[in-house]
Amino acid sequence: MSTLQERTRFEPAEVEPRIAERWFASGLHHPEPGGTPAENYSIAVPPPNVTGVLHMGHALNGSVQDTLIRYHRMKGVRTKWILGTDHAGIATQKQVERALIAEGTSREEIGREAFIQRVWEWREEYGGTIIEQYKRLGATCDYDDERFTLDDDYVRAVLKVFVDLYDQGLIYRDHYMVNWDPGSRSAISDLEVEDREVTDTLVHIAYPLEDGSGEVVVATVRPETMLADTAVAVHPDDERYRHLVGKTAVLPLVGRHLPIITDDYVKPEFGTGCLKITPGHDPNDFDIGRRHDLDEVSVIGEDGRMTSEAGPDYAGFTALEAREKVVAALEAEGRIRHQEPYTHEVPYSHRSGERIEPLISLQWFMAMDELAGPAIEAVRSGRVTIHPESQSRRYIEWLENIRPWCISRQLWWGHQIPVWYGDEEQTYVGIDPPQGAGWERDPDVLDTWFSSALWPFATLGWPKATPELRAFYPTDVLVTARDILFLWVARMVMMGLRFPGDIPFTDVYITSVIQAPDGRRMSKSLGTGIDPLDEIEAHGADGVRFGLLAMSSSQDVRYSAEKVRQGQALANKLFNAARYVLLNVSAATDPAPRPATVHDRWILSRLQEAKAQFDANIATFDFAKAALGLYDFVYGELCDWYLEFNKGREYDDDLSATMLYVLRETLLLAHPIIPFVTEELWSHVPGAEDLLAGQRATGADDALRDPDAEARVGAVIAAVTAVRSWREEAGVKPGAVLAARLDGLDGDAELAARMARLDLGGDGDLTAVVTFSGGAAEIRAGTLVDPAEEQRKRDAERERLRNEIARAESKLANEGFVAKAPEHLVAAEREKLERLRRELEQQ
RNA sequence: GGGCGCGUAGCUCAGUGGGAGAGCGCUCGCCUCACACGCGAGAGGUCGCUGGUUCGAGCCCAGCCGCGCCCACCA
Repeated sequence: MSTLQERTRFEPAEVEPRIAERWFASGLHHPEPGGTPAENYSIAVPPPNVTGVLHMGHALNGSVQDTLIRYHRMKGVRTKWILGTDHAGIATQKQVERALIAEGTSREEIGREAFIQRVWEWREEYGGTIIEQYKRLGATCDYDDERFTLDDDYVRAVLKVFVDLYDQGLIYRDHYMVNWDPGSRSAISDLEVEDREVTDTLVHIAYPLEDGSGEVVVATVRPETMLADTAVAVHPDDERYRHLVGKTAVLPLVGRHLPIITDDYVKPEFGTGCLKITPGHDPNDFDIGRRHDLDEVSVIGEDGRMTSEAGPDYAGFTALEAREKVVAALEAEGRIRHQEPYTHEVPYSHRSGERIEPLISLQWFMAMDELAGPAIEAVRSGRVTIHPESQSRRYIEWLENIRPWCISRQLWWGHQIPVWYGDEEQTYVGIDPPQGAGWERDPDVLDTWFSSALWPFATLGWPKATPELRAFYPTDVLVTARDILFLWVARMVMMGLRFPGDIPFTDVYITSVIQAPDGRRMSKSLGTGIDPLDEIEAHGADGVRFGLLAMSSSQDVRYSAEKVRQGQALANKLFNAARYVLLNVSAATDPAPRPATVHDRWILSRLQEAKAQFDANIATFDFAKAALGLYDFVYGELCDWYLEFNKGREYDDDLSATMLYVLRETLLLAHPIIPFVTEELWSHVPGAEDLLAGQRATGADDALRDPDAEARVGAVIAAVTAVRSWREEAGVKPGAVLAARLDGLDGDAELAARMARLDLGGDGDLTAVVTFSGGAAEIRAGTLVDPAEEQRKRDAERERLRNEIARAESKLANEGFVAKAPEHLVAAEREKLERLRRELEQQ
């Protein structure tokens, strides 16, 4: 207690490490499995990449999840926050590759086995960083049960899913057009592609007809792909070209004969209305090619360079170099009809930032239609609820239009595909390697999101029927960002329903994306990033948590340093309020509601309202309201009024018990949002045992609700506020006590008088009448103020009241209002009119 | 091209049919025996624009203007 006496500020930097150590040593974050998922509460953390460092998104995400976790834990529920990290194929592999290059070697040089060994070493060294950073936030994840998507058990789960889906015919291998990322030298999925606007040159090229009767002119932004053309297409209804259909064009530079075909895909109004068809290097042409059974020629290889198929003039050059050479050659032959700049959207790799090269490649795919159906139904039926609701439409629409998922990646770091090829074209698919010699394993690994899709159940031990799986699956809530709704969330629902046979979570809470204060994206490269750890250093973890929650919304928000400072201020305010209470109460008293005054009853009643609101806001995932509501209670009711009401009051046992009770309940209420300061204060509450984080918090107690006390104290507050305002305007010295009479407050007049520095016993000439809702104060301090000025103010007040009365009267004179408005509103208007008339009389 | 969302006080945002709110900033006054990261009191909004529905619109509807995001295969 002596330490409390000296410290007038809450010092997060001093307190947080001490508190965190107690939490994480206590084991309260680790539940023993037991009970049913319906009784228990669990959240699976979105596994951060092992390469990751905590960014603002994690900080928000972690604040939301920890608030939910602490809240439910304090409701007495067995609570587990499943923790782990993701191997993050491409990102991690790139990190290590970069390190190797710095050492003057490369992954190719050291070989696959040694490379993977290096990645594991790297992970050992850096992989735990983000977990430690989560602790700084106060996140009570289950640190005693940490998972990694390449743990042995997890790998077996992944392989089992692959093998099962293969056996069920949903996973297959095919030559198909994929998004080839020359940067990572791997195929990537549609979802990892982003469009960027670029300006290319649209080149019009003339292809002569074989019979010498003329030419067709096609337009392209990628002239180099003409080397792989296998047809020319026009729209079936295009009169201009009807006579060409069925004829044959001759591909310049190459000499290949191209059939002229018709396809609805062709837009007659675009370019010349003739489309060169390159099934090997354009996804649309690929589809058209498959429809018309066209040859698929590949002239660009996986290294982004022209292959031997492109011919000796071009082989070995990059696609861009080949483009220039092709255009030059065509020009030399007089085949270029026209060139113009053309701005359009072009796919880029989200991972490497390089332009996607559509290629036909032999890859593994997963058929999605059969999996999508139940996942759509789960959301439609409400078994899974997405917040905000608007996101469920996006989810459903995406699933309804889902396409096969390319799941193989040409990387080394990841789950290697469990397929072996034998000497004689046999294929073996199984979790364990095949017996005998001559088998070679498919070198590719699975898309990282394949393993992420199993996260909520693979982390709990599936496919084994572990106690953890029985106790905590399905989980309750998934908290994540919008950008991985398809990439991750939808796939978890599909896999959860398919494998453990149940939805992976009942609610999905989509967090805001936090933008830089100027509205730009927060990014390291733009220099707009704000490091949550810096913010924690500066304002404390409580401030950051409060701020992020207070900022959060159903849409994207700008980072608000003010909200963080507001949270810091709240922590400090609570700290000082608690000091005040703890340093004044009699230590021997146990906390209990023992109201002796109307304001005791009032604060107890308001506390119930605060609890009820908090519960409602958590239940609806409205974290901003929960945080700001807490702030309003602590500032606007507890500190501004209740503690002030009690100043000068004797601290008898009743008051001490009530004060301690209100303090204790406030700490319990606030703890999920601002855990550090509340835990620190808890250790000073007499009789408080163990950790606050492990205490049981109860909801609103309606027996302590007191409408009478709320009305009476509401009137006192109105009176005090009105008098203070008058004093300020009248220029009365802040400390001066003025003689006055108070009407309308009955037995509560003394309370109001003290707060407004009025002396009800004194007397003097009437100075002013201050009206407030429910009564009036007659100030009797003689000519304290300029009588003319006072008269002017009274006139102004009368004028205001008359206007208000006129307004109410006209409203009540409106037949439409009286006839059609709800009865209680009409009645309220009548009461208001009466009240205003009384106030006018008193003036 | 389709879809979603936003435009409210100087700034960041609450407010979805009955008299415009918060935090920060600003002004004024206070070191009032918890807190100057404080206390008290203020100033400051034709709620993007135009119509409509309604007794009543910041809130519902339509159109327009401005901004953002998502999805989509026009070479």
